[in-house]
Amino acid sequence: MTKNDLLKRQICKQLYFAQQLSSTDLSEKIGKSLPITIKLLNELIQEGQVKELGYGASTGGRRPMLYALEADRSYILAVAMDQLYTRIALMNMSNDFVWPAEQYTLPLQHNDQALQQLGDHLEKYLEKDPAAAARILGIGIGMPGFVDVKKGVNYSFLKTETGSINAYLEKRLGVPVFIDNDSSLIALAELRFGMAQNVKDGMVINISWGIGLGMIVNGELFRGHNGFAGEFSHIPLFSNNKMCACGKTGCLETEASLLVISDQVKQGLSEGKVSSIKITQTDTNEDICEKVFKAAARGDRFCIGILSEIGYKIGKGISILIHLMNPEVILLSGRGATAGKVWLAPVEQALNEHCIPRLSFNTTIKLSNMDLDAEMIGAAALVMESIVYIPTREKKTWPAERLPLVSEK
Amino acid sequence: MTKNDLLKRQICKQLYFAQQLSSTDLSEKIGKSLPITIKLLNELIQEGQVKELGYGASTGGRRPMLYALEADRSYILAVAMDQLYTRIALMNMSNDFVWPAEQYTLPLQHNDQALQQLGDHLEKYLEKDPAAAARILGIGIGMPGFVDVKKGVNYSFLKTETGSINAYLEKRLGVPVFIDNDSSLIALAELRFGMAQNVKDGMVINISWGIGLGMIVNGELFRGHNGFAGEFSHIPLFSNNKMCACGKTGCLETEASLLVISDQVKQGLSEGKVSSIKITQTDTNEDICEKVFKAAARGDRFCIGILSEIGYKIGKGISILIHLMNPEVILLSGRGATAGKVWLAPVEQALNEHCIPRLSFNTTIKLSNMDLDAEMIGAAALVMESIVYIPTREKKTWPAERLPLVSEK
DNA sequence: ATCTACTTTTTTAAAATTTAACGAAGTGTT
DNA sequence: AACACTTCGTTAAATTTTAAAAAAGTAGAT
Repeated sequence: MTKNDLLKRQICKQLYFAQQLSSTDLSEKIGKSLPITIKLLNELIQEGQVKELGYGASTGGRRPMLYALEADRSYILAVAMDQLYTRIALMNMSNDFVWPAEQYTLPLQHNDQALQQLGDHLEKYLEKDPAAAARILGIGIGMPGFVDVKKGVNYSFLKTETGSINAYLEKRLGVPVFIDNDSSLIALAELRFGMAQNVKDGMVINISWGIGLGMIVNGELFRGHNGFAGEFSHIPLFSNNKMCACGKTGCLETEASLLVISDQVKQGLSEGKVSSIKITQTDTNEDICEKVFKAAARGDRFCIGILSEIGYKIGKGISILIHLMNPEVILLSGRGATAGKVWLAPVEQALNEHCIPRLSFNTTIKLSNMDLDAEMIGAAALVMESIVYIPTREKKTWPAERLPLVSEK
Repeated sequence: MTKNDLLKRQICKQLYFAQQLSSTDLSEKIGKSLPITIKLLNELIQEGQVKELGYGASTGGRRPMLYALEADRSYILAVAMDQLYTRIALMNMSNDFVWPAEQYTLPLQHNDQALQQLGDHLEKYLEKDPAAAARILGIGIGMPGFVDVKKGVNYSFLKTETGSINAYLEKRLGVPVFIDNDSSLIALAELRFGMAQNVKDGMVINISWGIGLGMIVNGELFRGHNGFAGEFSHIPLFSNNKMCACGKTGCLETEASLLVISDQVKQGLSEGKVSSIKITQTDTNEDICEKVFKAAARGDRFCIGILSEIGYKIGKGISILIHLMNPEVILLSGRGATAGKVWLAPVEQALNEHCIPRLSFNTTIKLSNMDLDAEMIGAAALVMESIVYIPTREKKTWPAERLPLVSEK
């Protein structure tokens, strides 16, 4: 791969994240001069990867020509896994779903076949349309657990005999593969396309079956020395003697998570607490949480009470984050954020009690407006972020033929 | 200031931090080609700022010429403040003390005159030798409290009527001034010259009258959105109802700090606990801690017990840091670190109990080998780190004439 | 309404920088 | 001691950047 090809990938990356840019903007973003940038842009247009979008609004002078990616020249396969389900979607350069997302049951716990099954699902998903599959630049996968991004290993799930998850899937599918922790990808989605855009120091809380954390430091995702940074769920915050899945007691997770909500609802209703919601034996934890969120939005006291208590405890954890990181934004995101504004008051209340005012004063708590697709958008973004760095790779037999993002020589 | 002058400052900065470098090393560090680097080096030698050091050892080929700064061409004024005392020292480019450090009594609390008094001391210190003073590149000051580095304001102490601490002192002394939090500067000293050299992700704990924290992220000091990051002392870690100076309860500081050690010693001895140490009415907290450290090193059970208990609590706080930041190194530094290895066992014990093993396994706890000068070395490093970015400034009348680091046009 | 002064974008030509090739200086193995 | 291989430093060719100028607009004043 020549130096110019690398720069072209940089341009494509920038256009992907910004949707549209002028030549001046691009020149600044890739750190090259305008003559070079324009030369490369013209080559990319010749190759059919980039298109001119027409003239943009003037900012007090000559109007700039805007450039954008050809949305359907290249695709990304985005995968979002949780402990039970795996969702797969094919996305284009405009973050649209080319095919609708499909959900498969794929339990990760105590499952030696998980990685193989994931490979099966991916192959089957792509077999539908080899022509489209051939345009895939890479596969991005978000998953729970301790993920070492560099090594391509997950120490909690999807264990591999030898080598990395990436290597296994790349061999089967012939396309570059990138994996990361689910909370990190949600943070990445928020950083690039959501409410954390242009944030330099921010914390994205993933309210889910645990309380995940994706950290934004200096405008980039922060992963720590081994990629394990942001293990928010298991900080020793309470003296409650409640046993956590991790083997310790007092973890934030034992007192705050969607699982705890579900448990408390069952407990409360069985004790005869008054509420507008009803749950049946067949309701999953997912169903119960859905009901609680809706009821809370309607004003159901019982549900609001439960969410408030959980929110306060999350807020206590956040106060630690604020003391240590002094972030400009705390963004509540993930499955639980769909409950909406109910979280804000109890979290702020906890900050008032546990934060030095000067610190909490400089941090704003926000609520994500992304839905459950955040993780998949993050997975796609991971591919586009990472793909710039990968070296030329030997050609694989499957899929039939892959269209390179830039001409490889 | 021309572009070349900026590059020359970069070269000087690199030489300051590395002591000596070959032209190839320098070329890589400043990101410029060898021909340019060598041209600039020759200019710097002409100007008398840099000297050739002779040929270095071969690494399998031709031996490289090594370059170093002329140690006494330029000086830095380093200042380390705590709540009671302020130490000042003039340092050269080899981190040697040109004049011995001097200590002044300068209480910060409830002292409206503090900033003015600091200015008086600095002026008096420099009046001794105007010729040397004229060589000062900048003044670096470490101080406790909430320091906003960018604005040059300390929200806890040294309040200014209008404008910044920097502006006030620069006006009086005619030299660029840089301020930062004391714990940040200790971390900077460890990062550039101490045991955190080349560390990408590390936490430097400043065991002092509170428990400070300087964070190293991506190989640079991390300050957060407003410069307040690392407020370790006041995270809500205990449910102890002990009132903290910050107004809240349960802060780490209420259970662990040198002040707590001093209190516990007094309490224990008055209760008749057996120990080899004796304290008198005139002993300051500083004196008591000194005695405790020495006694613990001798094997005094009482003192070891106190330090162990405090160490365990600091360790509990560190376990939170490890969960969130996944650092490669935790470095115990600051005044309290002089107690030595006594800290290690209780800290490790706390990690065993409060950390997920995979996380603590990847982090090593180290003990600083820097003495109390760390903060001043950090203050000097701050000046050298920052001075590259400052624009040309109008000439000041005092001191007589300042030799610029590179020729300003 | 139109002229003038000031912006910003894009192109072109001059200046500066980088790259690459080569000679110099050393190491280590046969 | 010769040969292969390494790194360092210099010179000349190739590329990139910078700066100047042209092109295309905006906005305010007459």
